[in-house]
Amino acid sequence: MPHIISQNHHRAWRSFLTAQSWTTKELDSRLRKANQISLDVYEVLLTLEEATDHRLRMSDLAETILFSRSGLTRMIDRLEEQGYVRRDPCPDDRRGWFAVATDAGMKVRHRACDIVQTALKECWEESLSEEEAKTLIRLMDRVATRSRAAGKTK
Amino acid sequence: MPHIISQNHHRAWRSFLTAQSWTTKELDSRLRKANQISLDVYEVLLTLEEATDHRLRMSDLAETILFSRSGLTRMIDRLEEQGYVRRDPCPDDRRGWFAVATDAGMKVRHRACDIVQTALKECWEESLSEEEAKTLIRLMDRVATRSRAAGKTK
DNA sequence: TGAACATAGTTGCATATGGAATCTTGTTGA
DNA sequence: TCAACAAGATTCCATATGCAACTATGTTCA
Repeated sequence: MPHIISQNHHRAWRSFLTAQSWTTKELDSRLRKANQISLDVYEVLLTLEEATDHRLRMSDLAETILFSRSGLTRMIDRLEEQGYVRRDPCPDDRRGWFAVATDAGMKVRHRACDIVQTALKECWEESLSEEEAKTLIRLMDRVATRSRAAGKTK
Repeated sequence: MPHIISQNHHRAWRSFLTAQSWTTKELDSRLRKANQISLDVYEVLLTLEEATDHRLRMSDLAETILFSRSGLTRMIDRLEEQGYVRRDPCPDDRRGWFAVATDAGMKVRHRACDIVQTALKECWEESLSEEEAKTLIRLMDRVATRSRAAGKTK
């Protein structure tokens, strides 16, 4: 194996990927069982909830959760049918739409939040001290920023 | 938002997820462009390559890379067609099969490795010191172990 | 031994995905 | 102003996914 990057960095990446896969799988499976919503839906609803007026333009939302735009269109279709999200036209730009989290959407997200937190408690909190969690936030934010930049400049 | 877990742990999880999404997306997109193989295929080939005799039972491989068994069956079908993997029957158990990385498979994986490492260099190495990478390995391995355990006991 | 149960892997089915093409609206520049 | 180009969202299409049902083999225990 050539060594363009350090062994530690490569191993860090792989450990990271493994941790991510297991936690995500566990979270998603619990969510689906208990709440009928997937982790993706949870992310969508959480992202909308945190945005101003609980709304985001379709493309901004797609960008944030890293979904293809066609994928997002259909996911919002489904969420709209279930009543968790609605579409509002954008007043400034007649091409654009806002995806808006409804009260029902936020309610189902809140219920899901318990499941997510319980799972995270088992997988994460019991693995990491407060200090380590803070360290992780710092490192991950740096990596995320760099990765996003790497994608943009290409 | 209720606080079953600490804010730091929750934020750590979300930062982590973002970092993972961006890096993975970037890696996968570069791989596909340059090499015609996806990150999933890369993982399969790397996992086989690291195993004894470059081979693993189908279910063990599925377990390791967290694929459904049906998904793996079809992925191995495709890789077999491309000549990157072959299936060997298991001598001890006539139900079982080994997925075996072929020379062609390992060659294509090695070519892909350059791409992966270059991307990781940009996204990771320039974000993290050696010490931080080592810390990350420690933390992630702990999280992975706990998550796996959490899934098993259910 | 052999009937009941468990396990390895595959296949059928319904669903979800991304990329390219499309439609509509916005912006730019001669 | 209007022709060319860009951008937001959706739809079409080919492909990939997981779950449940299935086939074939292995294991257990009365």
